[in-house]
Amino acid sequence: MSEALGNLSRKEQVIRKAAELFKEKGYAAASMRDLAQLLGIEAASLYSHIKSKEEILRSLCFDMATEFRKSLDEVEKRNVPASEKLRMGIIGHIQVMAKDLTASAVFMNEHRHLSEPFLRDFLLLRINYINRFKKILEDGVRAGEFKSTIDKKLAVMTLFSSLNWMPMWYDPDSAIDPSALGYQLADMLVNGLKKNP
Amino acid sequence: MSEALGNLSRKEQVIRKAAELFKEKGYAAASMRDLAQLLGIEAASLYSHIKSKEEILRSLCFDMATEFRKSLDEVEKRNVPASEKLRMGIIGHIQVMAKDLTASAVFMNEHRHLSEPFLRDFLLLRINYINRFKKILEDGVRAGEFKSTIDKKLAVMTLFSSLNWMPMWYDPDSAIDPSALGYQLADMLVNGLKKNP
DNA sequence: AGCGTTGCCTAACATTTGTTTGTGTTCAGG
DNA sequence: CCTGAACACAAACAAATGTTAGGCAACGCT
Repeated sequence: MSEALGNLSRKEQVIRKAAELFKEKGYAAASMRDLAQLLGIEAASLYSHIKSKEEILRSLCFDMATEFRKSLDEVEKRNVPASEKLRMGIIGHIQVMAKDLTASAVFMNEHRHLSEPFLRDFLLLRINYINRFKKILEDGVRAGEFKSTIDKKLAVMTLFSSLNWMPMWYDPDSAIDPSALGYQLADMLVNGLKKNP
Repeated sequence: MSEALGNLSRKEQVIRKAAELFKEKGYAAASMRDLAQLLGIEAASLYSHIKSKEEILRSLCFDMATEFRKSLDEVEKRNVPASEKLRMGIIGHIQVMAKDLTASAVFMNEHRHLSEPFLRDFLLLRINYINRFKKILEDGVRAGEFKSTIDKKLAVMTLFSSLNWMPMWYDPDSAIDPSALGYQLADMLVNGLKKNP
């Protein structure tokens, strides 16, 4: 079995194209025949490379989840104030997304089509990731860096909403590059739109 | 034809349940038989009330679009600073959503399944609405109320991301009520998370 | 009493869905 | 040259899809 690169090449090609299709039409509305046509082959031929339609979704979702976790791991190691940690977390999250905007879009919009027990596993990973951000926020409030007036759930959910929709509208060829985007987004959420007098 | 109320009653019932189903499973993955079962009838019976599956989606999407437009109409009439207009726009948007969280979720997640020419029409309404917010933002920058350092497209898209995901996580029975939610969300986006010294 | 409307049913339809089976071809490595 | 893997195909499958046709029962209205 020469899976090392042999599989990767063609299988990964299938998964990539699938990601594009899933992003565009949604998982449920995207048929295997659509996908096959995009690759210039017959639908049945897909099954030489993948076990099922859902396996594709699974690998897309869980691979992204791993990347997000790794990014946050790095941030948590640092010994910096909470507001700085938050900024770094946001920037990291954006960078992970920017590395694969298509997979990111699928990750956040189509994960609900995972079947059990994979859906449960996925949601656990997700809530864990969110809670780690929430903890940073709470640390920041305790340290007097953040307002205590804002509901913490609201704050963290707003944060993720802003982040997670980025793949839907961001154009990688646009004027603003991913790292600048991360910085500006972090600034906007931490400092707000208002001019500081 | 006594459409005035006769239709409304049962047809509206069908559409409401459909909205719940579409929100939960997504439009494409939700079958007419699922919907029928939820209503305790057979799938074929649905067609006494509606013309097609997509007609349901259409009425959900365009009814919400109308509500959003009306809300922003009111805000634009007011003669207040841009930052205040933005705050009012955000609060209005939240309130429209809070009035029907289910339809709101469908509106933003499932509109892509509209067929032409309805999709085109919908997207035009949407971009128009966004541009009106963008204009408020630009007025605010010109008036020196908002930072000029932040990319305007980024700002407005982040704004809508935060708003539009609300129906996905907001629990109407939670501690924070919709109007407080609107206020806090507006404050967070305009003033940021950081404590003002 | 008779009428039209409303609401639902059963039966059926053509299509599309994900997937399986079996077969053929191409090509690199021993 | 032979073997086996990688890749693709055509044909078929059962199941699920949105939708139509025709009919039956109950109700309010004149």
